Amino acid sequence: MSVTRERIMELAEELILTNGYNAFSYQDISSELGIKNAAIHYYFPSKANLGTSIIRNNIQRFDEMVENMQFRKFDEWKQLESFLQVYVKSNREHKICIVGSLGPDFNTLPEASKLEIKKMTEKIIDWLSSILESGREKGIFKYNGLPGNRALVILTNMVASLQIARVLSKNEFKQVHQTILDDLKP
Amino acid sequence: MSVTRERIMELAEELILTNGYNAFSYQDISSELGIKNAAIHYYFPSKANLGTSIIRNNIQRFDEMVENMQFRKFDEWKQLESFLQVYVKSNREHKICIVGSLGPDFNTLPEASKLEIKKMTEKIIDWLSSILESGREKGIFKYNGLPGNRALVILTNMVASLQIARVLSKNEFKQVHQTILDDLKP
DNA sequence: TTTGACACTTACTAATTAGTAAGTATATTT
DNA sequence: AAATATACTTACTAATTAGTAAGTGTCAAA
Repeated sequence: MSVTRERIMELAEELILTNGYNAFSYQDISSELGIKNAAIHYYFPSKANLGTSIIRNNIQRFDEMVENMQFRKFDEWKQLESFLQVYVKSNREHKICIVGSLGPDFNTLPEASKLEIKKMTEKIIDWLSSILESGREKGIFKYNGLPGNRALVILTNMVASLQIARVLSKNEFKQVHQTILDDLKP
Repeated sequence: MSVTRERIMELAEELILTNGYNAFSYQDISSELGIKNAAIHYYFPSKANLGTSIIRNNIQRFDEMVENMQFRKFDEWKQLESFLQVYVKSNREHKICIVGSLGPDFNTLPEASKLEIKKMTEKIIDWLSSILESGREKGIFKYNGLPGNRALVILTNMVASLQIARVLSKNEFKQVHQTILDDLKP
């Protein structure tokens, strides 16, 4: 794989997570990387293509994380903690998450990107629901209601606490993070 | 107050809540309202000015809502329900909320807008914390931990469930809404 | 009857946007 | 040695962006 291609994807993702899809341009990338905008078009013919590639990359990383946790035989509590660590890292880097960035811009996204961000969101909710379900059966988690509802509550906590932490720049993310864990303790 | 001015503000707000701050233009507004873009500049010299005015308007509406609920002597449960109804309405109209729209775009906003959206977010959290606190003291709510943390959890649930409902277009918002209420029942 | 404020339109500009077509240097294969 | 593929650059275009300066019609006050 080309180094330039990877640099473009990495920077474009960072720009999406800090400034949003509609606020970043090919010029932002080309000037930062010291290349011409046509070089970006060489690897990613259109902005739609670049955006969609970035989401697919995120899906792949999520899949790999889940696979790795199963391989290492993490229990449900450890799996949840590892999942939440992804958001902890985002918060540390003053980024929001990809769902929280592209979700608000959803109506303005190209169709292919819409499809992928939809897939990614469903995937996260399905996985989260499943560990919340089996974790409760084993007595690792305690909560009321359906696992799917609890998964939605936790995901929305993560997505929006990154956004609100950006606005208030205080400890909002950490407070929400801790509260999620406290609430689930048996 | 000028009708045209109000129409511009109303439409601009709708565009922010459906497409986002960086995806709407003066042209979108002028063509929809059958006026020229210079007419928008007549009322709002800059996009920064328009955006900031819209946030200030939202703050005012929030203040009026709180005032009205206190005047009508709503108990804490009723106050919370009324507050959540604002988001129920947004969801019905396929909009997200102003915090969830401008939060992700925060880094790209003009300074004055940043300040106002910060104020608005703080105001909501402070108010929510206060009714959660007094409501628990009276036995109306039941939850663990600090009122401020619970306020953050509930606000993040609302903000992001609107966003995720937009992406998945299923019942995510309603599920989260119901779970919030169930969790708080004594 | 004139003055002036109000609510715009006309006509424009400079900057930025994604995107393209054609060219070039370098390395690899035939 | 010639042909081909790779990884770009040069040079451009058409569309869109926020914003401005100067003009115009309407109405109310002086």
